[in-house]
Amino acid sequence: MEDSPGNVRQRQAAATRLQLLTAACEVFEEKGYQATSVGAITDRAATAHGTFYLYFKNKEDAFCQVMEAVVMNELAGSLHATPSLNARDRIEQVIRGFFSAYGPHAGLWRAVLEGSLQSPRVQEIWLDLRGQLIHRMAESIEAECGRGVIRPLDPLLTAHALASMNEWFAFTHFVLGEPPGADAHLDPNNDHAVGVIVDLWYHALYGEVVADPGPLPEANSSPARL
Amino acid sequence: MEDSPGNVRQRQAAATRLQLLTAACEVFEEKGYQATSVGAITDRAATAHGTFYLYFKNKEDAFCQVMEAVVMNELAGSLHATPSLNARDRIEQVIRGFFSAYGPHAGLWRAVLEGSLQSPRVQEIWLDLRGQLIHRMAESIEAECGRGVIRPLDPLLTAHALASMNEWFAFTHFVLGEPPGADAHLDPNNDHAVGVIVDLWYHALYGEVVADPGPLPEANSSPARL
Amino acid sequence: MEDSPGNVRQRQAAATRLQLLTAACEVFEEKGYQATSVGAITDRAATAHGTFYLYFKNKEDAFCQVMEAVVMNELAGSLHATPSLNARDRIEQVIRGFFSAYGPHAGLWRAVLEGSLQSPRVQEIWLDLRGQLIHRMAESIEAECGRGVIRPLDPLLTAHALASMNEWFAFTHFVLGEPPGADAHLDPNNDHAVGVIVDLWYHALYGEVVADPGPLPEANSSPARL
Amino acid sequence: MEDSPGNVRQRQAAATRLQLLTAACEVFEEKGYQATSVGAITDRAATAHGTFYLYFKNKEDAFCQVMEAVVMNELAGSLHATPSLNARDRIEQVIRGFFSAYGPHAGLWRAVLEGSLQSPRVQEIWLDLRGQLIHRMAESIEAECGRGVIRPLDPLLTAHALASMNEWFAFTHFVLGEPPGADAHLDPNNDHAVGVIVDLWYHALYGEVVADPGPLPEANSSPARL
DNA sequence: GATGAATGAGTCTTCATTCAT
DNA sequence: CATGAATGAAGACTCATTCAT
Repeated sequence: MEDSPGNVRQRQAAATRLQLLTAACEVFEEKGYQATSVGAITDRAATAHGTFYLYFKNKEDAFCQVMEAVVMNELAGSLHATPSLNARDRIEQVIRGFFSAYGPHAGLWRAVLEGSLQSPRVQEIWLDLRGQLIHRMAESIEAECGRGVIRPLDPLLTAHALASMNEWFAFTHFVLGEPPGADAHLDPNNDHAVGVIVDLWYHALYGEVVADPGPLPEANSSPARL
Repeated sequence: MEDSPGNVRQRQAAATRLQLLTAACEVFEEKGYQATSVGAITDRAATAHGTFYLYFKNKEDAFCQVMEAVVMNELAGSLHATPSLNARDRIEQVIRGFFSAYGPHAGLWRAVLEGSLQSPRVQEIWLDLRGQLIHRMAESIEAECGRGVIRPLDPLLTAHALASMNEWFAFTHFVLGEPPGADAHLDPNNDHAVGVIVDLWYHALYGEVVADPGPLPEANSSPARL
Repeated sequence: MEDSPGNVRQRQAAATRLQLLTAACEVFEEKGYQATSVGAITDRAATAHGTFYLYFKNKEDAFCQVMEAVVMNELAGSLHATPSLNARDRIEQVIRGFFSAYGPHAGLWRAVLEGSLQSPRVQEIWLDLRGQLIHRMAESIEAECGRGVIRPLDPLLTAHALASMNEWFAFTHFVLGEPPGADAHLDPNNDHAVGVIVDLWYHALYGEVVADPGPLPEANSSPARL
Repeated sequence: MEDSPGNVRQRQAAATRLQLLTAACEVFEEKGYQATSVGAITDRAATAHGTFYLYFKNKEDAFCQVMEAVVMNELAGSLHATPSLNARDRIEQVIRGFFSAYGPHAGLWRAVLEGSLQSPRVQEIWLDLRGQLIHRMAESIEAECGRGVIRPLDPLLTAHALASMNEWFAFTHFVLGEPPGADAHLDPNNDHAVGVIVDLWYHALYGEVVADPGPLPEANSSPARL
C-alpha cells in the first residue's frame, strides 16, 4: 500500500520542493538576498522558472521558508545550557553553541540581515526569533538576580545588550572577517573568540567593581580619546 | 581674487554638488540604500537627471561621499573621553556620545549597513571607520591593562566585542525599535539604555569575579535553557 | 439497461462535466471572459486542473459550451409574441421577454461581448444566435409590410437596427448601469425602461409623420447641436 | 530665437511622443486592447521599450491618451445639426456625421469597447463621452416635446435608447460586418444604412399611430414568434 | 477517468547610464 | 556646466497546456 500513485507524486513533489529550497538556500547564501533572482534559483534547482511559483509565492516567501527550515532550527537547537555546570561554563556552552551554529551559515546570516532591511516580513521573522532567544536570556538573568548572584539590573535590556554583542561580533567576524588579523582558519573552533566573549559576558554579569580605578594618568599632552 | 567667469562657474558647481549631496543624504536616510534611485536624488535636488553623473560616478559613489561628509565626522567627533574623569564616567561619556551621534541619523546608519551588504566599497569605508574607533578603544584597554586596573585580556578582540555591543544595540534600538516595549520617546536622552550599556561595559572591563556562583538550583524539572 | 461498469463511468463523467460547466458559467459571469482562468474554473468545480481538458479543448471551448447550454436557450425561449394580441402588446411582450432574460444574466452577457472580441469562434456563435433572432424579426416586419400596416422598409436592416437598440440599451443598462440616475432596484420589473423602448419601437414601425415639424425656432444665438 | 537648444529637444520629444501615440493608435486598431503589448507599440514606433514609459504610465494610460486624441475629437466634432433644416434632415445630418466618424475608426471603437471591459478608467472615459452626447440629444428631445411637435416622453431614456440603436448598429455594422449581406463597399457612403436609421429615428420621434393594426392574421398554424 | 506537478513562453515595469544639445 | 530624452538590460510573475501516474 506504500506505492499508491498518489504517494509517488507526493514524493516527487516533495523532492522538487526540496531541490528548490536547497537551491534557494545556496544561492541566497552565495549572492545575498537582493542579488538573488528567481531565475538563479530555478537554474540551480534545474527546474522550470514557473515551478518556483508552485512552491513559493515569491522570492520573499522562499527566503522566509529557507530561514525557517535552515536557520531557525539550527540556531534554536544549539543554544542550551546544562544547569549543573558552573556559571562560566554555562555561558561558554551557550556562546560556543551560538558560534557553531552561526559560522557555517555566515552567508545566510548576511542574507537574513539584508533581507530584513528589504522586506518587513523577513524582518519580522528574524526579530521574532531574536526576541525569543533574548527573552530566554532575560529570564535566566532575572533568575540569577533573584538568587542574588548578580547585581540587580534590567533583565531585558541587559539580555538585549549582551545578545547584541554576540550577534554583531559573530556577524562582523564570520561574515565580514573582522578584525582583519584574526583569520578564521587560525582559530577553527573559535576558541580564542569564544574565550574573549565568554570572559566579557562573565564579568559583565557576575563581576563586581570594588573601587573605580579613577582618572587616566596624564599622558604626554596627547588628547586622550577613550 | 575677483570674480572671474571661471570663479562664478566654480562656485555654481560647488553649489550644485552640495545640493545633490544634501539631497542624496536625505533620500538615503528616508529610503535606505537600495531603494534610493538616482532619479529620486535629482528630483529632490531639483537638478536634471544627468547632472548627477557630473559629480558622482554612480549611486555607490554618491553614497560613499555622503558617508564621508556626514556620518564620519559626526561620529568621530562625538567620541571623546575626558581623562580626568573616573573610569565609569569616561565610559558613560563615550557611550552617550555614540548614542547621541547615532540616534538622529538612524536612517543613515540603516543605509550604511544596507550599502555595506551591497557594495564592497561602502563596506570598506564603513569598516575603515569602525576599525579606527576600535583601535583607539583597544589602545585604551591595553593601557589600562598595562596600569594593572584591568585583568589581562586581548585588547583588540575585547574592543571589537564591546564596540559590537554598542553598535548593534544602537542599531536594533534606533533603527528597528527593539526591544518593542522601550519606546524611544519615553527615554529621549537614552538615559536608561545608556545606563545599562555603561554598567555592562564597566563590569565587563573592570569587574572581578571572586567566586563562580556555581550550578543553577534544581528547578521543578523544567529544562533550563541558558 | 443495468448498471454496467461502463454506465457508472459515463454517469460520473457526465456529472463531472456538469460540475465544470456550472463552475465555468459562474466564474465567467463573475469575472468576465478574459479574467477567467482555467484554474479558477477547476477550483470552483473542485476538480483537478487537468480534468478541465478532458471536457473542453480550452477556455474558448468551455465558454462556447456555456453559451450554448445557458444563454441561448433562455434567450431564445423567452422571445415569443402571442398572435392574438394587438401590435403594441406583441411588441411589449417581446421586449419584456428580452429584458427578463437579459437582466439576470448581465454578467454572462458582458462575458459574451468580451469573448466575442477575443475569440472568433465565440463571436460566430453569438452572431449566429443574434442573426436568428433578427431574421425572425425581419420576417415579422416583412409580413406586416405585406399586410400594409407598416410603410415599406428594408426588413433586415430595420430588424437589425431595432434589435441593436434593444441589445445595447440592455447592455448599457444592466451591465454598465447607464444611465446613472436610473437605479435598477427602483424599477425591478423594468417597467419604465420597457415602456420607453416599446413606445419607440411601436412608433418607429407603425407611426406615421403627417408633416415634418420644420426647422428649430431661433434660440438666443446659442449654437444648436442636434 | 526659435532654435534655442531647449526648443530642439522639446520638438524631438514631441515627435517621439507622437510616434508612440500614432503607433499605439495603429496597433490598438489592428489588434484590439488586450492583444496589444507595449512591445508591439514600441516596435512599431521604432523606439526602445523603455521610451514608452517616458510618455505613458502604462498601456491603459496610452490607450486613454489615444482615445482622447483621436476618437473623442473626431466624434464630438462631427455631430452637428443645422437648426434651419427640417427635422428629418437634421436627424440625417447627425446620423450621417456619426457614421462618418465611426466607420474609419472601426478598429479603434472595437478596442474602446474591449478596453472598457478591461479597465475601469477606459470605461469611465468612454461613458463620459457617451453621456455628453446623450445629454445633448435629451435636451433636444425635451425642447421638441416642449414645442409640442413630439409626444411627451422621457427625454433621457429616449435619447439613451436611440443613441444605443445608433451605436450598436454602427458597431455591428462597421466592426462585425453585420448584417452579412450588406457589404460596406456596396454602400460606401452608408446611404442605405443611414436611410434606414434616419427613418426609424424620425418615425420613433415624430410618428403618430392613429389606430393599432390589431392582431396578426391566423397563419397556417405555425407558431408566430414576433 | 482523474490527477496535479511541471513547463516555459509572454508581458510588464524599473532604472542606471549615456550622450546629443 | 547643465540638461533630459533615449536606451536596453534585467527580473518578476502568470497561466494555458501537457503528460506521467
